[in-house]
Amino acid sequence: MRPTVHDIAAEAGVSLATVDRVLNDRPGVRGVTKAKVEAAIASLGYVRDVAAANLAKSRVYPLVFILPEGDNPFMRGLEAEVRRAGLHSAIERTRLSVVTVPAFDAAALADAMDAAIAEGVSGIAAVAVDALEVFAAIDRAREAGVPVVTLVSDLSGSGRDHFIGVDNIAAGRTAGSLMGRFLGNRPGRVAVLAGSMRVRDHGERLEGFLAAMSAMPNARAILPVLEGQDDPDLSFKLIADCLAAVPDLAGIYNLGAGNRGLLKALAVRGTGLCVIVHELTGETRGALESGVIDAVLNQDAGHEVRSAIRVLRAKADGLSVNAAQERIRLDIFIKDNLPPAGPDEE
Amino acid sequence: MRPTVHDIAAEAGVSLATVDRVLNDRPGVRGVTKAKVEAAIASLGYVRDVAAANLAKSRVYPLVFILPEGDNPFMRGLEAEVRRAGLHSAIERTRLSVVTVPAFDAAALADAMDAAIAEGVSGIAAVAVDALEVFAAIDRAREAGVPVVTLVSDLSGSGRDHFIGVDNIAAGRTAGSLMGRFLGNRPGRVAVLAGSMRVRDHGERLEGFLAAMSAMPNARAILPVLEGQDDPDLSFKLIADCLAAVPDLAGIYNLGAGNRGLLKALAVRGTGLCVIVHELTGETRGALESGVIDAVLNQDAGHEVRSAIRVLRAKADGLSVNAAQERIRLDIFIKDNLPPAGPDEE
DNA sequence: GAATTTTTGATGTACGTAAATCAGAAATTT
DNA sequence: AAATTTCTGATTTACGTACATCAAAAATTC
Repeated sequence: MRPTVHDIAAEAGVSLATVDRVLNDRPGVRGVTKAKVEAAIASLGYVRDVAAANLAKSRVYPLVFILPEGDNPFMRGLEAEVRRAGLHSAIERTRLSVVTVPAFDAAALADAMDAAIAEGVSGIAAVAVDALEVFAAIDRAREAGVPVVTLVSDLSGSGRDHFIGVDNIAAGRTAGSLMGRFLGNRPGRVAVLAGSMRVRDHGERLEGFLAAMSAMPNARAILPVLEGQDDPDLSFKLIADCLAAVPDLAGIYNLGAGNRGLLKALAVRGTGLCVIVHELTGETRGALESGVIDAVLNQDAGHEVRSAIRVLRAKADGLSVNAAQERIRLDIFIKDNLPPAGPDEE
Repeated sequence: MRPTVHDIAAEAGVSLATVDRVLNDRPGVRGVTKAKVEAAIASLGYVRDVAAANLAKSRVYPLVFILPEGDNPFMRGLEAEVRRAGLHSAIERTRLSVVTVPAFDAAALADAMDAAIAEGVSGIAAVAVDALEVFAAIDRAREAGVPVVTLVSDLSGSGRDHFIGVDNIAAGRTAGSLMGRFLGNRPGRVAVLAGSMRVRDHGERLEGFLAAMSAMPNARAILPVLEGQDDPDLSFKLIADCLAAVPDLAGIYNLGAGNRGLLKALAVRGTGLCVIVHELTGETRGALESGVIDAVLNQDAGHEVRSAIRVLRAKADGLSVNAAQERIRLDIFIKDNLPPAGPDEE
């Protein structure tokens, strides 16, 4: 049987009320008495029964997800996963909400965070934009005792409690390595399509990709990065132009969104190319199955959302997180290991 | 605010005691009254507060993991993960235990399951052996109301409640596809090392591998399967002989355990080969980093254990499981996306 | 040493559910 | 219609913790 507060009181030779004061950091306990109680807690190995405590407090955890607006399929998938998790959230005493802000807009993100803090949420999960306003907002959250996790794109160096997403340098490296191996000794140059270098994840992926490509036994020229702003139309134009201008194009790596434009351009001309993209959606799944795309690198939105919830709750309760469980893995999908289509793929 | 039993009682116009009788299937409620209560439950959307219920029942969930004995690193890793999960299990009112039985021994497995049922456990997770005794034992568990999940190797067609592990046909297909792409137009034959065809997972992997290899554009001869019984010494001998006898060997796929023997044989002679194996351990990680192995297919033992616990608890409570969350993914590791070494790799 | 402040104990209620008891009401049988 | 059986209601205790109140004890100050 697990020890309870009663056992601690008996062990420490104090009353239940005193144990309660120590446990919940209430005033009016002498140093020596506090030490006695803490010794009893340690010696008995007491751990607070969070379920019972939450019951007594009738506590709920309001959590906010702040996501970029727009038709980025991955972000919309993330939003869908939050809503799906919300269906079961009552059971876990969690109340989830989603706030969307213009993409790449640091001020809007900071405002949304401040609003959440003012509302008294128990935790914030946000796709971070790399800007000073955001750093400052995170600091304000921290001062208010509101845990913050960054989603998908990290902001290491800030006061965020945790990052939930893949190692984007490794993701880029993986793409480069696969591209090199799949191309083998075939000749030709390689194009890279990105969204914007103003989010860290894109920069990191590029860095990893270039490193892996240059480490390959047979060197291969890489064209200047195309910035498609995660916009399908712009991406289409950039890729179409590239296909026309570069007759010896051997491969394309899209490290951002805008797959729709890329696929549209490839539908016109585009066989024999090695194509590697990010994020498994209905479209990329189809292209993988039909052989237009060779590999899809993916981060599971459902896992990320559930991980964010677990981490924020743990932080809100002052508990530790299981790092191994919360590591978000980079999925490599080829035609042969596609999972059954889930509801989150549009 | 979520509705409580009191709200149902008021809505249905009955007493708390009657609501309790309906909710917990206790006798002494007329059909009409029961229907009234159930209507109230449905209309209010009542969901039992499991935390409060467990508190009231002071319920614990004793769960048993039945794993094969021996020095199979993956199985030992699984055991380690169960023990690790056990450290935190008190918090979740779960009590975990591990029972080991001789590998591939159906009778021993069935006996262990019967013992667990007799002890009154809340759930059983077992690495299934494909035999009639095991089918029968699963049926007995089902009759006793004890949920059973199969781990790693499935037993579809039996009464097991859930399978926790990867799609092994897809795993084999993935290995075949990667092998074909990595080899490109390089000539040479390919060897396959297996443990035993008496466990379903090995058979399924082989099936997928052969299918993917034969679907490749350039056909490639595959040598007869070597059965190493998951034994390092036997595996070493088989591979060493093969290396000596087949001068044009281009690739090796080890779909079972016994990686230690394979690596030992490769250390003697073995560069330029494409090697794909299963299960990330300290050894396979090192071989991946040094370039001896090209890819490692993995199933995360920690995820499997946590998934088994979640599923068994849900089944014990008669709740539904989130299929998307419980799908175990096949990880593809190449040198570039290796995760930081965890404590579960020996 | 008296007055004051600080610390501690004793006790009760609450959270939402489980489970038991016993009395009373309704239905069924005779 | 009486006797019996089957339902239903009212009430209580419990689970482990949170939180509040008030009295009593101990420590501090003057």
